[in-house]
Amino acid sequence: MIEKLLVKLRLYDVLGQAEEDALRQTIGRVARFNRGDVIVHSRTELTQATILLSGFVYRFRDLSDGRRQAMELSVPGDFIDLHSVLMKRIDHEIGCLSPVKVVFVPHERLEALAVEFPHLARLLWLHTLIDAAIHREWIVSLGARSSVERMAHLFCEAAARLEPVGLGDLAGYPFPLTQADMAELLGLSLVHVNRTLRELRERDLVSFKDHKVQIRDWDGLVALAQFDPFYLGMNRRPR
Amino acid sequence: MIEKLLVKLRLYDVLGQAEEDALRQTIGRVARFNRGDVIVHSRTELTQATILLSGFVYRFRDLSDGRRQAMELSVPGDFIDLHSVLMKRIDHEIGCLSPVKVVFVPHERLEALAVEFPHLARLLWLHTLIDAAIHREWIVSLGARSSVERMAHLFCEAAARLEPVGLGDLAGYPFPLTQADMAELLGLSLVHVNRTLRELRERDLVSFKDHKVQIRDWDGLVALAQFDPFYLGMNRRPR
DNA sequence: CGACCTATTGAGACCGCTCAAGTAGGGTGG
DNA sequence: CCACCCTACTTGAGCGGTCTCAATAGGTCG
Repeated sequence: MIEKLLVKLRLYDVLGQAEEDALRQTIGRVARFNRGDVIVHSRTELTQATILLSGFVYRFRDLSDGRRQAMELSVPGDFIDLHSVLMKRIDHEIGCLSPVKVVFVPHERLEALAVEFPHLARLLWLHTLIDAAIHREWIVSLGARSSVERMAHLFCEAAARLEPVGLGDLAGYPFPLTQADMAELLGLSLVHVNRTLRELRERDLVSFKDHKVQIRDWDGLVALAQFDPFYLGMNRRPR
Repeated sequence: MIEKLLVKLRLYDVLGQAEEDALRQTIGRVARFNRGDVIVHSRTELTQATILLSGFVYRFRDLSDGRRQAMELSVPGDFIDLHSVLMKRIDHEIGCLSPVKVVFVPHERLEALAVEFPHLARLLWLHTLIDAAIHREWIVSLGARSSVERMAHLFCEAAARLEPVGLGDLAGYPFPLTQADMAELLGLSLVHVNRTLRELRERDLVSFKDHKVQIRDWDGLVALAQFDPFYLGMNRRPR
Protein backbone atom coordinates (compact mmCIF):
# COMPACT_ATOMS: atom_id res chain seq x y z
CA MET A 1 0.00 0.00 0.00
CA ILE A 2 2.79 2.42 0.81
CA GLU A 3 4.97 1.34 -2.09
CA LYS A 4 5.28 4.86 -3.44
CA LEU A 5 6.57 6.14 -0.12
CA LEU A 6 9.11 3.32 -0.03
CA VAL A 7 10.26 4.15 -3.54
CA LYS A 8 10.74 7.73 -2.50
CA LEU A 9 12.71 6.83 0.62
CA ARG A 10 14.91 4.54 -1.45
CA LEU A 11 15.80 7.50 -3.63
CA TYR A 12 17.44 8.99 -0.57
CA ASP A 13 19.16 5.94 0.84
CA VAL A 14 19.00 2.17 1.09
CA LEU A 15 16.13 0.86 3.14
CA GLY A 16 16.67 -2.38 5.03
CA GLN A 17 14.09 -5.14 4.93
CA ALA A 18 13.52 -4.83 8.67
CA GLU A 19 12.98 -1.10 8.30
CA GLU A 20 10.59 -1.62 5.45
CA ASP A 21 8.60 -4.20 7.37
CA ALA A 22 8.48 -2.00 10.44
CA LEU A 23 7.28 0.92 8.37
CA ARG A 24 4.54 -1.15 6.81
CA GLN A 25 3.34 -2.10 10.24
CA THR A 26 2.94 1.45 11.44
CA ILE A 27 0.18 2.21 9.00
CA GLY A 28 -3.34 2.54 10.26
CA ARG A 29 -6.68 3.56 8.85
CA VAL A 30 -7.20 4.38 5.17
CA ALA A 31 -9.38 7.33 4.25
CA ARG A 32 -10.74 8.91 1.09
CA PHE A 33 -11.47 12.54 0.42
CA ASN A 34 -12.97 14.61 -2.36
CA ARG A 35 -11.59 17.53 -4.25
CA GLY A 36 -11.88 20.62 -2.08
CA ASP A 37 -11.82 18.77 1.23
CA VAL A 38 -9.33 19.88 3.83
CA ILE A 39 -7.49 16.88 5.25
CA VAL A 40 -5.38 18.59 7.86
CA HIS A 41 -6.51 21.75 9.59
CA SER A 42 -4.23 24.46 10.80
CA ARG A 43 -3.65 24.58 14.55
CA THR A 44 -5.72 21.58 15.55
CA GLU A 45 -3.82 19.11 17.67
CA LEU A 46 -2.75 16.11 15.65
CA THR A 47 -2.07 12.58 16.84
CA GLN A 48 -1.42 10.96 13.50
CA ALA A 49 0.48 11.70 10.34
CA THR A 50 -0.74 11.18 6.79
CA ILE A 51 0.73 9.40 3.78
CA LEU A 52 -0.74 10.34 0.42
CA LEU A 53 -1.56 7.20 -1.55
CA SER A 54 -3.22 8.69 -4.58
CA GLY A 55 -4.37 12.07 -5.79
CA PHE A 56 -2.91 15.52 -5.29
CA VAL A 57 -2.99 17.69 -2.21
CA TYR A 58 -1.47 21.06 -1.41
CA ARG A 59 -0.55 23.17 1.58
CA PHE A 60 -2.02 26.64 1.73
CA ARG A 61 -2.70 29.60 3.95
CA ASP A 62 -5.59 32.02 3.67
CA LEU A 63 -5.07 35.66 4.43
CA SER A 64 -7.90 37.50 6.09
CA ASP A 65 -9.09 39.24 2.94
CA GLY A 66 -9.54 36.08 0.97
CA ARG A 67 -6.18 35.81 -0.72
CA ARG A 68 -4.98 32.23 -0.63
CA GLN A 69 -1.38 31.23 -1.21
CA ALA A 70 -0.26 27.65 -1.78
CA MET A 71 3.10 26.60 -0.38
CA GLU A 72 3.67 23.17 -1.79
CA LEU A 73 2.13 20.60 -4.02
CA SER A 74 2.24 17.03 -2.70
CA VAL A 75 2.21 13.95 -4.88
CA PRO A 76 1.43 10.30 -4.08
CA GLY A 77 4.02 8.72 -1.85
CA ASP A 78 4.61 11.93 0.10
CA PHE A 79 4.37 11.97 3.85
CA ILE A 80 2.33 15.13 3.80
CA ASP A 81 2.39 16.15 7.45
CA LEU A 82 5.40 14.38 8.84
CA HIS A 83 6.35 17.59 10.62
CA SER A 84 3.27 17.22 12.77
CA VAL A 85 4.99 14.39 14.66
CA LEU A 86 7.13 17.00 16.37
CA MET A 87 5.07 20.15 15.88
CA LYS A 88 1.74 18.64 16.93
CA ARG A 89 -0.05 21.63 15.49
CA ILE A 90 0.77 22.92 12.03
CA ASP A 91 0.49 26.41 10.66
CA HIS A 92 -1.35 25.78 7.40
CA GLU A 93 -4.13 23.75 5.85
CA ILE A 94 -3.70 20.73 3.63
CA GLY A 95 -6.42 20.47 1.02
CA CYS A 96 -7.32 18.12 -1.82
CA LEU A 97 -6.90 19.11 -5.46
CA SER A 98 -8.49 15.87 -6.64
CA PRO A 99 -10.11 12.79 -5.17
CA VAL A 100 -7.58 11.54 -2.69
CA LYS A 101 -6.73 8.36 -0.82
CA VAL A 102 -4.52 8.51 2.26
CA VAL A 103 -3.43 6.31 5.10
CA PHE A 104 -2.89 7.57 8.61
CA VAL A 105 0.02 6.68 10.85
CA PRO A 106 -0.32 7.30 14.59
CA HIS A 107 2.41 9.56 15.92
CA GLU A 108 3.18 7.20 18.75
CA ARG A 109 3.93 4.37 16.36
CA LEU A 110 6.22 6.60 14.34
CA GLU A 111 7.98 7.68 17.49
CA ALA A 112 8.51 4.09 18.57
CA LEU A 113 9.79 3.33 15.10
CA ALA A 114 12.29 6.14 15.30
CA VAL A 115 13.65 4.79 18.54
CA GLU A 116 13.98 1.27 17.23
CA PHE A 117 15.37 2.22 13.83
CA PRO A 118 17.54 5.34 14.10
CA HIS A 119 18.52 5.08 10.47
CA LEU A 120 14.89 5.14 9.44
CA ALA A 121 14.37 8.14 11.69
CA ARG A 122 17.13 9.87 9.75
CA LEU A 123 15.42 9.06 6.49
CA LEU A 124 12.19 10.55 7.73
CA TRP A 125 14.01 13.62 8.98
CA LEU A 126 15.60 13.90 5.55
CA HIS A 127 12.14 13.73 4.01
CA THR A 128 11.17 16.85 5.97
CA LEU A 129 14.44 18.53 4.99
CA ILE A 130 13.65 17.98 1.34
CA ASP A 131 10.26 19.55 1.90
CA ALA A 132 12.16 22.56 3.18
CA ALA A 133 14.38 22.51 0.09
CA ILE A 134 11.26 22.49 -2.07
CA HIS A 135 9.98 25.48 -0.12
CA ARG A 136 13.22 27.32 -0.80
CA GLU A 137 12.94 26.65 -4.49
CA TRP A 138 9.40 28.06 -4.44
CA ILE A 139 10.74 31.17 -2.75
CA VAL A 140 13.14 31.61 -5.64
CA SER A 141 10.28 31.09 -8.07
CA LEU A 142 7.98 33.57 -6.42
CA GLY A 143 10.65 36.14 -5.74
CA ALA A 144 12.79 36.03 -8.84
CA ARG A 145 11.14 34.17 -11.69
CA SER A 146 8.70 35.70 -14.17
CA SER A 147 5.31 34.10 -14.64
CA VAL A 148 6.38 31.89 -17.57
CA GLU A 149 9.55 30.82 -15.84
CA ARG A 150 7.63 30.10 -12.68
CA MET A 151 5.06 27.99 -14.39
CA ALA A 152 7.76 26.16 -16.35
CA HIS A 153 9.46 25.42 -13.07
CA LEU A 154 6.27 24.04 -11.57
CA PHE A 155 5.87 21.68 -14.52
CA CYS A 156 9.51 20.56 -14.21
CA GLU A 157 9.25 19.95 -10.49
CA ALA A 158 6.04 17.99 -10.89
CA ALA A 159 7.61 15.83 -13.60
CA ALA A 160 10.67 15.16 -11.51
CA ARG A 161 8.61 14.21 -8.47
CA LEU A 162 6.00 12.15 -10.30
CA GLU A 163 8.41 10.13 -12.40
CA PRO A 164 10.00 8.07 -9.59
CA VAL A 165 6.61 6.99 -8.29
CA GLY A 166 5.51 5.89 -11.73
CA LEU A 167 2.96 8.60 -12.38
CA GLY A 168 4.54 10.24 -15.36
CA ASP A 169 7.72 10.84 -17.29
CA LEU A 170 9.49 13.55 -19.19
CA ALA A 171 6.84 13.36 -21.89
CA GLY A 172 4.01 14.25 -19.55
CA TYR A 173 1.76 13.26 -16.70
CA PRO A 174 -1.80 13.53 -15.43
CA PHE A 175 -2.27 16.77 -13.56
CA PRO A 176 -5.77 17.10 -12.14
CA LEU A 177 -5.62 20.80 -11.26
CA THR A 178 -7.72 23.64 -12.56
CA GLN A 179 -6.19 26.88 -13.75
CA ALA A 180 -7.54 28.49 -10.60
CA ASP A 181 -5.57 25.98 -8.53
CA MET A 182 -2.45 26.82 -10.48
CA ALA A 183 -3.05 30.49 -9.79
CA GLU A 184 -2.93 29.79 -6.06
CA LEU A 185 0.19 27.70 -6.44
CA LEU A 186 2.00 30.25 -8.54
CA GLY A 187 0.85 33.43 -6.86
CA LEU A 188 -0.72 34.63 -10.11
CA SER A 189 -4.23 35.62 -11.10
CA LEU A 190 -6.40 33.10 -12.85
CA VAL A 191 -6.46 35.22 -15.96
CA HIS A 192 -2.71 35.45 -16.10
CA VAL A 193 -2.34 31.72 -15.60
CA ASN A 194 -4.42 31.24 -18.70
CA ARG A 195 -2.28 33.61 -20.74
CA THR A 196 0.91 32.08 -19.41
CA LEU A 197 -0.26 28.61 -20.36
CA ARG A 198 -0.96 29.91 -23.82
CA GLU A 199 2.52 31.35 -24.05
CA LEU A 200 4.13 28.04 -23.04
CA ARG A 201 1.97 26.26 -25.58
CA GLU A 202 2.80 28.72 -28.36
CA ARG A 203 6.48 28.40 -27.57
CA ASP A 204 6.04 24.66 -28.04
CA LEU A 205 7.40 23.84 -24.62
CA VAL A 206 4.47 22.31 -22.82
CA SER A 207 0.72 22.11 -23.06
CA PHE A 208 -1.87 21.60 -20.36
CA LYS A 209 -5.24 20.31 -21.47
CA ASP A 210 -7.89 18.02 -20.05
CA HIS A 211 -5.92 17.79 -16.84
CA LYS A 212 -2.89 16.38 -18.58
CA VAL A 213 0.51 17.96 -18.95
CA GLN A 214 2.22 17.22 -22.24
CA ILE A 215 5.84 18.16 -22.39
CA ARG A 216 6.92 18.98 -25.91
CA ASP A 217 10.46 20.13 -25.21
CA TRP A 218 11.89 19.05 -21.88
CA ASP A 219 15.28 20.65 -22.42
CA GLY A 220 13.73 23.92 -23.45
CA LEU A 221 11.45 23.86 -20.45
CA VAL A 222 14.33 23.14 -18.08
CA ALA A 223 16.37 25.95 -19.60
CA LEU A 224 13.53 28.45 -19.35
CA ALA A 225 12.80 27.52 -15.73
CA GLN A 226 16.46 27.20 -14.80
CA PHE A 227 15.31 23.96 -13.24
CA ASP A 228 17.95 21.91 -11.47
CA PRO A 229 16.65 18.86 -9.62
CA PHE A 230 19.53 18.87 -7.15
CA TYR A 231 17.30 20.29 -4.43
CA LEU A 232 14.95 17.32 -4.67
CA GLY A 233 17.70 15.20 -3.19
CA MET A 234 17.35 12.27 -5.50
CA ASN A 235 20.43 10.37 -6.49
CA ARG A 236 19.49 10.14 -10.07
CA ARG A 237 18.21 12.75 -12.42
CA PRO A 238 14.72 12.25 -13.77
CA ARG A 239 15.63 10.70 -17.06
CA MET B 1 29.36 30.82 23.93
CA ILE B 2 26.28 29.15 22.51
CA GLU B 3 23.91 30.72 25.03
CA LYS B 4 21.68 32.16 22.33
CA LEU B 5 21.21 28.76 20.74
CA LEU B 6 20.33 27.32 24.13
CA VAL B 7 17.79 30.07 24.73
CA LYS B 8 16.22 29.30 21.39
CA LEU B 9 16.05 25.55 22.04
CA ARG B 10 14.47 26.22 25.42
CA LEU B 11 11.70 28.08 23.66
CA TYR B 12 10.78 24.80 22.06
CA ASP B 13 11.12 22.50 25.06
CA VAL B 14 12.95 21.97 28.33
CA LEU B 15 16.63 21.23 27.95
CA GLY B 16 18.22 18.96 30.54
CA GLN B 17 21.52 19.86 32.15
CA ALA B 18 23.15 16.77 30.67
CA GLU B 19 21.87 17.72 27.23
CA GLU B 20 23.10 21.25 27.62
CA ASP B 21 26.54 20.09 28.74
CA ALA B 22 26.76 17.62 25.90
CA LEU B 23 25.80 20.29 23.40
CA ARG B 24 28.44 22.64 24.73
CA GLN B 25 31.03 19.96 24.24
CA THR B 26 30.26 19.42 20.59
CA ILE B 27 31.39 22.86 19.60
CA GLY B 28 34.62 23.26 17.75
CA ARG B 29 36.47 26.05 16.04
CA VAL B 30 35.31 29.66 16.13
CA ALA B 31 35.56 31.71 12.98
CA ARG B 32 34.93 35.28 11.93
CA PHE B 33 33.78 36.59 8.59
CA ASN B 34 33.20 39.93 6.96
CA ARG B 35 30.16 41.35 5.31
CA GLY B 36 29.84 39.84 1.86
CA ASP B 37 31.71 36.64 2.66
CA VAL B 38 30.06 33.37 1.81
CA ILE B 39 30.28 31.00 4.77
CA VAL B 40 28.68 27.94 3.26
CA HIS B 41 28.88 27.19 -0.42
CA SER B 42 26.26 25.41 -2.40
CA ARG B 43 27.00 21.79 -3.31
CA THR B 44 30.35 21.46 -1.60
CA GLU B 45 30.52 18.50 0.71
CA LEU B 46 30.21 19.57 4.32
CA THR B 47 31.57 17.85 7.40
CA GLN B 48 30.54 20.40 9.97
CA ALA B 49 27.55 22.53 10.83
CA THR B 50 27.56 26.16 11.83
CA ILE B 51 26.06 28.06 14.74
CA LEU B 52 25.73 31.80 14.28
CA LEU B 53 27.07 33.57 17.36
CA SER B 54 26.78 37.18 16.24
CA GLY B 55 25.88 39.11 13.13
CA PHE B 56 23.38 38.40 10.40
CA VAL B 57 23.58 35.88 7.58
CA TYR B 58 21.17 34.88 4.86
CA ARG B 59 20.51 32.02 2.49
CA PHE B 60 20.33 32.86 -1.19
CA ARG B 61 20.43 31.47 -4.68
CA ASP B 62 21.72 33.18 -7.76
CA LEU B 63 20.01 32.63 -11.08
CA SER B 64 22.16 32.54 -14.15
CA ASP B 65 21.32 36.05 -15.29
CA GLY B 66 22.37 37.70 -12.07
CA ARG B 67 19.09 37.74 -10.22
CA ARG B 68 19.64 36.81 -6.60
CA GLN B 69 16.84 35.70 -4.30
CA ALA B 70 17.23 35.36 -0.55
CA MET B 71 15.34 32.60 1.19
CA GLU B 72 15.81 33.26 4.85
CA LEU B 73 17.44 35.64 7.23
CA SER B 74 19.30 34.04 10.13
CA VAL B 75 19.88 35.70 13.47
CA PRO B 76 22.36 34.94 16.26
CA GLY B 77 21.64 31.65 17.99
CA ASP B 78 20.46 29.99 14.80
CA PHE B 79 21.95 26.74 13.66
CA ILE B 80 22.29 27.96 10.13
CA ASP B 81 23.05 24.76 8.26
CA LEU B 82 21.78 22.04 10.52
CA HIS B 83 20.22 20.36 7.51
CA SER B 84 23.71 19.72 6.17
CA VAL B 85 24.13 17.00 8.80
CA LEU B 86 21.82 14.81 6.75
CA MET B 87 22.03 16.44 3.34
CA LYS B 88 25.84 16.77 3.26
CA ARG B 89 25.55 19.14 0.32
CA ILE B 90 23.14 22.02 0.38
CA ASP B 91 21.42 23.74 -2.49
CA HIS B 92 22.08 27.38 -1.69
CA GLU B 93 24.74 29.74 -0.40
CA ILE B 94 24.91 31.25 3.06
CA GLY B 95 26.38 34.73 3.05
CA CYS B 96 27.16 37.41 5.61
CA LEU B 97 25.14 40.61 5.84
CA SER B 98 27.42 42.03 8.52
CA PRO B 99 30.61 41.07 10.34
CA VAL B 100 29.86 37.62 11.67
CA LYS B 101 31.13 35.25 14.33
CA VAL B 102 30.29 31.57 14.12
CA VAL B 103 31.29 28.33 15.72
CA PHE B 104 31.53 25.06 13.84
CA VAL B 105 30.26 21.72 15.05
CA PRO B 106 31.57 18.57 13.37
CA HIS B 107 28.77 16.46 11.92
CA GLU B 108 30.11 13.33 13.56
CA ARG B 109 29.86 14.88 16.99
CA LEU B 110 26.30 15.95 16.32
CA GLU B 111 25.45 12.48 15.13
CA ALA B 112 26.92 10.92 18.25
CA LEU B 113 24.98 13.43 20.31
CA ALA B 114 21.76 12.46 18.60
CA VAL B 115 22.32 8.84 19.43
CA GLU B 116 23.11 9.50 23.05
CA PHE B 117 20.36 12.10 23.57
CA PRO B 118 17.32 11.24 21.46
CA HIS B 119 15.34 14.06 23.00
CA LEU B 120 17.99 16.54 21.97
CA ALA B 121 17.93 15.05 18.49
CA ARG B 122 14.21 15.77 18.40
CA LEU B 123 14.86 19.35 19.42
CA LEU B 124 17.36 19.77 16.61
CA TRP B 125 14.96 18.21 14.15
CA LEU B 126 12.32 20.63 15.36
CA HIS B 127 14.76 23.47 14.73
CA THR B 128 14.91 22.44 11.07
CA LEU B 129 11.13 22.10 10.94
CA ILE B 130 10.77 25.66 12.12
CA ASP B 131 13.12 26.76 9.39
CA ALA B 132 10.70 25.12 7.00
CA ALA B 133 7.79 26.95 8.63
CA ILE B 134 9.67 30.22 8.15
CA HIS B 135 10.15 29.31 4.51
CA ARG B 136 6.41 28.73 4.14
CA GLU B 137 5.66 32.12 5.62
CA TRP B 138 8.04 33.71 3.12
CA ILE B 139 6.19 31.94 0.35
CA VAL B 140 3.00 33.58 1.54
CA SER B 141 4.77 36.93 1.67
CA LEU B 142 6.22 36.67 -1.80
CA GLY B 143 3.13 35.21 -3.37
CA ALA B 144 0.30 37.07 -1.71
CA ARG B 145 1.49 40.14 0.16
CA SER B 146 2.04 43.56 -1.41
CA SER B 147 5.38 45.25 -1.02
CA VAL B 148 4.42 47.21 2.11
CA GLU B 149 2.82 44.18 3.71
CA ARG B 150 5.80 42.07 2.87
CA MET B 151 8.26 44.51 4.33
CA ALA B 152 6.10 44.93 7.42
CA HIS B 153 6.12 41.17 7.80
CA LEU B 154 9.89 41.04 7.57
CA PHE B 155 10.21 43.62 10.33
CA CYS B 156 7.74 41.69 12.50
CA GLU B 157 9.50 38.39 11.99
CA ALA B 158 12.89 39.90 12.74
CA ALA B 159 11.55 41.46 15.95
CA ALA B 160 9.99 38.19 17.06
CA ARG B 161 13.16 36.23 16.40
CA LEU B 162 15.59 38.77 17.83
CA GLU B 163 13.71 39.43 21.03
CA PRO B 164 14.23 36.02 22.69
CA VAL B 165 17.98 36.17 22.16
CA GLY B 166 18.16 39.62 23.67
CA LEU B 167 18.92 41.56 20.53
CA GLY B 168 15.84 43.74 20.41
CA ASP B 169 12.27 44.17 21.46
CA LEU B 170 8.97 45.42 20.13
CA ALA B 171 10.34 48.96 20.13
CA GLY B 172 13.15 48.16 17.73
CA TYR B 173 16.43 46.45 17.09
CA PRO B 174 19.76 46.84 15.29
CA PHE B 175 19.45 45.70 11.70
CA PRO B 176 22.73 45.94 9.83
CA LEU B 177 21.35 45.48 6.33
CA THR B 178 21.47 47.81 3.38
CA GLN B 179 18.42 48.57 1.30
CA ALA B 180 19.94 46.47 -1.45
CA ASP B 181 20.06 43.52 0.95
CA MET B 182 16.43 44.04 1.79
CA ALA B 183 15.61 44.05 -1.91
CA GLU B 184 17.09 40.57 -2.24
CA LEU B 185 15.23 39.37 0.82
CA LEU B 186 11.90 40.76 -0.31
CA GLY B 187 12.11 40.08 -4.00
CA LEU B 188 11.80 43.79 -4.76
CA SER B 189 13.98 46.27 -6.59
CA LEU B 190 16.26 48.51 -4.60
CA VAL B 191 14.34 51.56 -5.71
CA HIS B 192 11.06 50.11 -4.60
CA VAL B 193 12.49 49.10 -1.24
CA ASN B 194 13.37 52.72 -0.71
CA ARG B 195 9.88 53.91 -1.57
CA THR B 196 8.30 51.20 0.55
CA LEU B 197 10.41 52.19 3.54
CA ARG B 198 9.25 55.73 3.05
CA GLU B 199 5.64 54.63 3.01
CA LEU B 200 6.03 52.68 6.25
CA ARG B 201 7.71 55.70 7.80
CA GLU B 202 5.04 58.11 6.61
CA ARG B 203 2.35 55.82 7.95
CA ASP B 204 4.13 56.03 11.30
CA LEU B 205 4.51 52.28 11.59
CA VAL B 206 8.24 51.74 11.50
CA SER B 207 11.40 53.53 10.46
CA PHE B 208 14.72 52.14 9.31
CA LYS B 209 17.69 54.44 9.62
CA ASP B 210 21.38 54.05 10.40
CA HIS B 211 20.93 50.31 10.42
CA LYS B 212 18.39 50.45 13.18
CA VAL B 213 14.74 49.48 13.02
CA GLN B 214 12.47 51.66 15.15
CA ILE B 215 8.98 50.35 15.57
CA ARG B 216 6.52 53.16 16.14
CA ASP B 217 3.30 51.16 16.13
CA TRP B 218 3.72 47.44 16.72
CA ASP B 219 0.02 46.65 16.59
CA GLY B 220 -0.42 48.57 13.37
CA LEU B 221 2.56 46.82 11.84
CA VAL B 222 1.27 43.40 12.87
CA ALA B 223 -2.16 44.19 11.46
CA LEU B 224 -0.77 45.41 8.15
CA ALA B 225 1.51 42.37 7.79
CA GLN B 226 -1.10 39.95 9.09
CA PHE B 227 1.77 38.70 11.21
CA ASP B 228 1.04 35.76 13.47
CA PRO B 229 4.05 34.34 15.31
CA PHE B 230 2.51 30.90 15.62
CA TYR B 231 4.72 29.55 12.85
CA LEU B 232 7.88 30.46 14.75
CA GLY B 233 7.06 27.60 17.05
CA MET B 234 7.98 29.13 20.33
CA ASN B 235 6.29 27.30 23.19
CA ARG B 236 6.01 24.13 21.24
CA ARG B 237 6.21 20.86 23.11
CA PRO B 238 8.00 18.07 21.33
CA ARG B 239 6.94 15.37 23.78
C1' DC C 1 -32.97 22.78 -20.07
C1' DG C 2 -30.84 25.58 -16.75
C1' DA C 3 -27.16 26.19 -13.46
C1' DC C 4 -22.65 26.20 -12.63
C1' DC C 5 -17.88 25.60 -13.10
C1' DT C 6 -13.88 26.11 -16.14
C1' DA C 7 -11.49 28.17 -19.78
C1' DT C 8 -10.67 32.09 -22.88
C1' DT C 9 -10.04 36.74 -24.46
C1' DG C 10 -10.23 42.00 -24.40
C1' DA C 11 -9.46 46.42 -22.21
C1' DG C 12 -7.73 49.42 -19.00
C1' DA C 13 -5.59 50.22 -14.38
C1' DC C 14 -1.86 49.81 -11.23
C1' DC C 15 2.12 48.05 -8.86
C1' DG C 16 6.64 47.56 -9.10
C1' DC C 17 10.46 47.78 -12.60
C1' DT C 18 14.28 50.11 -15.16
C1' DC C 19 16.88 54.00 -16.34
C1' DA C 20 18.66 58.15 -14.85
C1' DA C 21 20.23 61.85 -11.95
C1' DG C 22 21.57 63.64 -7.82
C1' DT C 23 22.68 63.83 -2.51
C1' DA C 24 25.15 62.40 1.56
C1' DG C 25 28.74 60.35 4.12
C1' DG C 26 33.22 57.88 4.85
C1' DG C 27 37.76 56.53 3.44
C1' DT C 28 42.10 57.43 1.09
C1' DG C 29 45.89 59.61 -1.10
C1' DG C 30 48.29 63.74 -2.67
C1' DC D 1 43.34 69.39 4.56
C1' DC D 2 41.16 68.88 0.54
C1' DA D 3 40.03 66.24 -3.76
C1' DC D 4 38.29 62.32 -5.16
C1' DC D 5 36.47 58.22 -4.66
C1' DC D 6 33.00 54.67 -3.55
C1' DT D 7 28.98 53.00 -1.41
C1' DA D 8 24.39 53.85 0.26
C1' DC D 9 20.37 56.35 -0.22
C1' DT D 10 16.80 59.27 -2.55
C1' DT D 11 13.71 60.90 -6.05
C1' DG D 12 11.70 61.47 -10.82
C1' DA D 13 9.84 59.60 -15.10
C1' DG D 14 8.18 56.34 -18.05
C1' DC D 15 7.62 51.38 -19.14
C1' DG D 16 5.70 46.92 -18.74
C1' DG D 17 4.17 42.74 -16.35
C1' DT D 18 0.43 41.37 -13.97
C1' DC D 19 -4.03 42.60 -12.06
C1' DT D 20 -9.04 43.54 -12.16
C1' DC D 21 -13.29 43.86 -14.42
C1' DA D 22 -16.06 42.18 -17.95
C1' DA D 23 -17.97 39.32 -21.45
C1' DT D 24 -18.33 34.89 -23.86
C1' DA D 25 -18.09 29.97 -24.85
C1' DG D 26 -17.97 25.04 -23.66
C1' DG D 27 -18.83 21.07 -20.61
C1' DT D 28 -21.15 18.63 -17.11
C1' DC D 29 -24.71 17.35 -14.28
C1' DG D 30 -28.96 17.53 -11.86
